[in-house]
Parts: sequence; structure tokens; C-alpha cells
Amino acid sequence: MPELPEVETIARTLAPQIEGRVITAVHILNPGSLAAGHDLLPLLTGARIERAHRRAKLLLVSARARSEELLLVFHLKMTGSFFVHPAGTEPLTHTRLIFDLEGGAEARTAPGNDKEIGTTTGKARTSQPDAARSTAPDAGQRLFFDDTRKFGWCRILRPADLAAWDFWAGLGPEPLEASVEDLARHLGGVFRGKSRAVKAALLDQTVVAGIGNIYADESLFKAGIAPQCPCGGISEKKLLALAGAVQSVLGQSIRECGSSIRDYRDARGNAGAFQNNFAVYGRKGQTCQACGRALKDCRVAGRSTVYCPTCQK
DNA sequence: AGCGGGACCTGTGGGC
DNA sequence: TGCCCACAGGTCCCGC
Repeated sequence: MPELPEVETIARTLAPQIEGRVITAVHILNPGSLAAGHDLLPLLTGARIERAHRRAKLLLVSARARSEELLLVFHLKMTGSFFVHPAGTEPLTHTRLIFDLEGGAEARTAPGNDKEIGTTTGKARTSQPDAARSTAPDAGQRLFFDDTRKFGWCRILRPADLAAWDFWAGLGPEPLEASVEDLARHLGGVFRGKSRAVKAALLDQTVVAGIGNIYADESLFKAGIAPQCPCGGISEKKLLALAGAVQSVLGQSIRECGSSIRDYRDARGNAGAFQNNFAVYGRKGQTCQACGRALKDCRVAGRSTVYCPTCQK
């Protein structure tokens, strides 16, 4: 469920809490959650975190270890989340990795200092212990990587490892970093002559990065394209509509701090609000906002899919 | 080439 | 009330 907007929101809320801090220890509570880079753990201890940002659905944390740079690459899959707790906080039920941090960062976990990404509307709330929100500026902290279903992972990599990593190298373009016309042209090029269902292509991270089940369904509805429609049969006009829909849906979701179905929280424990805007996702059997007829569900590329048979052709 | 299905996980919720 | 089972989801991998 953390797709592009959720990971972006997590990166924006996490960065001010950890940038500049030094990693003093790493605790691996679930060995499967550290997918690569065990050999770099000794180097990571003592490294200073420089930056936390997003690419596709990956959260990247760069750290300076003596003379070289290391990267912590996280995939949150469905249930991964981050939260910064005060030093001494015990692991929670689903805590998989803990990074002990010390010094450097300003105290930005205090209440009332959450303004940099705008305020979430609707049912935003915290689900974390109050103690985590009143940490003293220079006290040590613990970055928790929690992951209920253990699908998520962290890789510790050198920049060269990242460049050589097939998954990374194969990622498609960032959908929000191109003009609508360029994105439409890119999709048109990839789609040309293909019989593959358009939704399957949108979910393919090598086609375009960051889209998951929620935003694929929402974008296709907004563009008026049926999810089963073969890629190659989409007109240029519809491609432009699809590119515009992808950008508008992702952009609006980022502005609303992502979608919280049940698990997702940002790095301050706040829920997103974009789920209140869903036109189709999770609305099987309910009425279409545009035509008033019932929304249908089906499976495309093995994923549950909801669409309007009238509005999407 | 691209799809289906299984595997990886666990909490939730519907049905009985 | 309690049990069972389907389901959710991203990615990889295997087989067709």
C-alpha cells in the first residue's frame, strides 16, 4: 500500500527527524528484513545520515561513513513503516529493524512542528506513544522499521552496488518528473503494439515507477480507460488523458499525505486522507460518481480491480 | 512476451 | 462466541 505518494510522504516526514544524526547501532530483530549488506554493517555504525528521499516506491537513506557513502534502501511493500522513538524505547510487536541515532538533527519531533508538508484533512491521527512526540533535542533516538507482514526489506549498498542492481536499473521514469506530453509519449512508446492489459502495464515498475493497485485503478477511472484494455489499442488522446490522470491522482494524493486503508502512517504517525477521494478503489458495488451505475470488480494481472463499465471503455 | 499461480507473511473480516 | 478461510498487496520465480 505504500505506493509513490505514501513513500514520498514518509520520506518528507522522516528526513527532518534523522538527517544529520549518527547511527550508533543497528539491531536486526527479523533477519529476513535485512536483504543485503550484512558485510557493511560495521561501516554503517558511526555513519552520519545525510539525506532521506524517495525513488519509485523505494525509500533511500544516504549516510556518510568515514570516506565513503552508504545507502540504506528500503522497500516497504504493503505494511512497512518508520517511526522515530526516544532512546530506550522497546521494540513493538512488529518492529523488524532498529537504528540507534545520536545527535545532530534539530528537535523536530515536538508537537506543533509538523507544518512542512501541510496538514492532513479528515481523520488524521497519531497511533504512536506520546513519549515519542516529546523527545528532548539532543537525546538519542531510535529509528524503528516496523513491518507487520515481513514483506518489506532493507538493503545496505554502496552507490556502485545500487547502479548494478537490476531492479534499480530497470525502474521506469518518475511519473511526476515529466510533462504530461512527455509522459504520454513515453507510455505510447512502451504500449505500442502490445496486447497486454493497460493496468498490468501501469503496475509494471519498468514502465513507470511508483504506481500500485490503488493509483492504477484511480488513474484509469479518471482517464476513462477500462483496465483490461490492451495497451496497443489506446488512442493518443486517451494516452494524454491517462498521463494527465496519473499525474493528477498522484499529485493530489501527495498533497493529502497519501491514502490510509488500514496500516499506513507517515513517519510521524499521521494517517493520510486521500482514501476519502477514492472514485473506484475499494468501492465495488457502490455507485459511480460520474454516471450513478454500479461499479464492477474483476481481476487484472492477478490484482483485484474496480472500475465503471460505463465510464471506462 | 506476457500471463497465471505460488511463495512470501499476518491481521482482518465474512460466513457458518 | 468461535472457528475457518479467503483476502489484501509488491515482487520474484517458475511454468506455460
